[in-house]
Amino acid sequence: MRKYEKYPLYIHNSLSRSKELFKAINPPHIGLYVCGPTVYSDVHIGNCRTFVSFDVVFRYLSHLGYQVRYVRNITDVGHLLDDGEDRMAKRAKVEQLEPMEIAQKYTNGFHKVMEIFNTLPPSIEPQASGHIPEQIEMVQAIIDNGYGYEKNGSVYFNTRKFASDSSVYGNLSGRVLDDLLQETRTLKNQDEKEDPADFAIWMKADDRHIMRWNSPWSVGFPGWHLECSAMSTKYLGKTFDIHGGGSDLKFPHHENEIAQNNGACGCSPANYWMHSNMLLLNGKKMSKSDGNTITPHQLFDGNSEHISKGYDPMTIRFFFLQAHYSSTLDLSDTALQAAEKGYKRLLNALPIAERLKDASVDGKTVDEELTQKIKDLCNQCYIEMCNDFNTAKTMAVLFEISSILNEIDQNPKLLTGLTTETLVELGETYVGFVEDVLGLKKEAEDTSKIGDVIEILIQLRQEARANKNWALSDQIRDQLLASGITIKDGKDGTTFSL
RNA sequence: GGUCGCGUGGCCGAGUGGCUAGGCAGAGGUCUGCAAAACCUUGUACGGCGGUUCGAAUCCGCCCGCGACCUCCA
Repeated sequence: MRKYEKYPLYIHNSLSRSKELFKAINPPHIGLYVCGPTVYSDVHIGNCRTFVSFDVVFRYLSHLGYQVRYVRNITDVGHLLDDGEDRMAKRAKVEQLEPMEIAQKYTNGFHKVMEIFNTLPPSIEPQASGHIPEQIEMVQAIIDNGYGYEKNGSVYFNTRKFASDSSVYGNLSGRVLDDLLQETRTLKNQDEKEDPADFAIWMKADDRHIMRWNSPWSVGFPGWHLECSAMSTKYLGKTFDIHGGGSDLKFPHHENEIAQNNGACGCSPANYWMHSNMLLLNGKKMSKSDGNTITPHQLFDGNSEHISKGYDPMTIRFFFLQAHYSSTLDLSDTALQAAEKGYKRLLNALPIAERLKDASVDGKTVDEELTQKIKDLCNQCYIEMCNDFNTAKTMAVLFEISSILNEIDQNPKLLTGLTTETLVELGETYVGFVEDVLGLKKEAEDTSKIGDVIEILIQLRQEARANKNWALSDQIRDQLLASGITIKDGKDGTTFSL
């Protein structure tokens, strides 16, 4: 029996604005599509939160026994600025590089940061520019179905017709078409549209536009929302299980994505839509223009006015997961400091759990109460994660489990009251949720020679202590501390941390 | 202006119509030559005013405050 049969999963579906029992279309397979970044500059820490959130979704679905095809795209074409200039092209001009060099450069940087945050790579990571034929086909299908029209070489989606035919438009974002018309901004080629709510699915390239492809309508490029529609269809089918993305993409991006899929094939792309919420900095939206922003690397090395020191990437991951993905989260120095200690605490119990995984005891008299408590807590981890991926609550349960682990560690007598099975479950659940589901991992141990040197110093200090030479022992400890090396005297000897 | 969401103890942050969230900080303790670290124990709460209810921080209304989206955004 797979775990997902034992633990029903509930997901807050943005489409219905309520929590729904999750039913996979074709279990054990699941199609998961998440809108990836537009690679025109360094990845934003807010993006990182979103991708960490969906990384946990991917990890947990897999943990439950589903076979997940996780598609996360790279948008490298079609995403325009207000003035109609392509984001990639503009950056290429600034950096004096080919647009594809820009895409590659920032894709590489994105991957590096994702790896630092210990997110698993998606199953497929398609690039928009690599799927121009698919997008052209989709435009054609939309035209054939009467939901697209060509004007001067550009093709627009007929939003009003779609809205009146299907009553699908606006369901996700709660928009009413007529309200949209009121506040429509002045955009490029607005006069070509039959209706202000229409949006471009293919755009004719003007002379200075260097990213261009041949199409039946013009030499041009696809509209921004189209790549997700085309690529999700290609790799996950016309209708798949879960579509995710940041809440700021709900409108217009996701709404239009749904419209395009319906327009092309008559069905909506995903059964469940998940939206992760925004990361704030000191209570406010991050914004480059007013300086209220911080990059991942600044967070790591502490090089920012907003923080007092650098933070371990896993501390930041822990910090993200302490909140629910659907809530806004306020990043601040004090919050990170708290997370740092909490994260350490969670990890300190990990070696104990590791040992229990291979434990073998023969409990003469079973401690029913403790056994039940352990079973309940282990079970609770699944219940909380199945409740719309509530990582915050899951971590609270893990902290409770860590207390038991510490208790066992300090009082090995407790082991005699537990069966091997219980201990293994305890160890496997803790390690499984901390490492596999939440994706928290210990930073690589420093195995360099410095470790050996410190061990020698610790030995010398031990000798000094044995001779009650406190002056020398304290000198070793204090000077090591001054270099950032902490000496910890424990019951079973002395350890250190860098 | 329109739409949606939020307001929880010193801080961060879950959550539910009645039952301990959790983490950090604070307090007390264990350990220790002293310390640090680690671990254990522990207090404080639900923006304001009304209403529904046996009972609401949780549901409803109003008010105050904050935020997001409204064709750039994860």
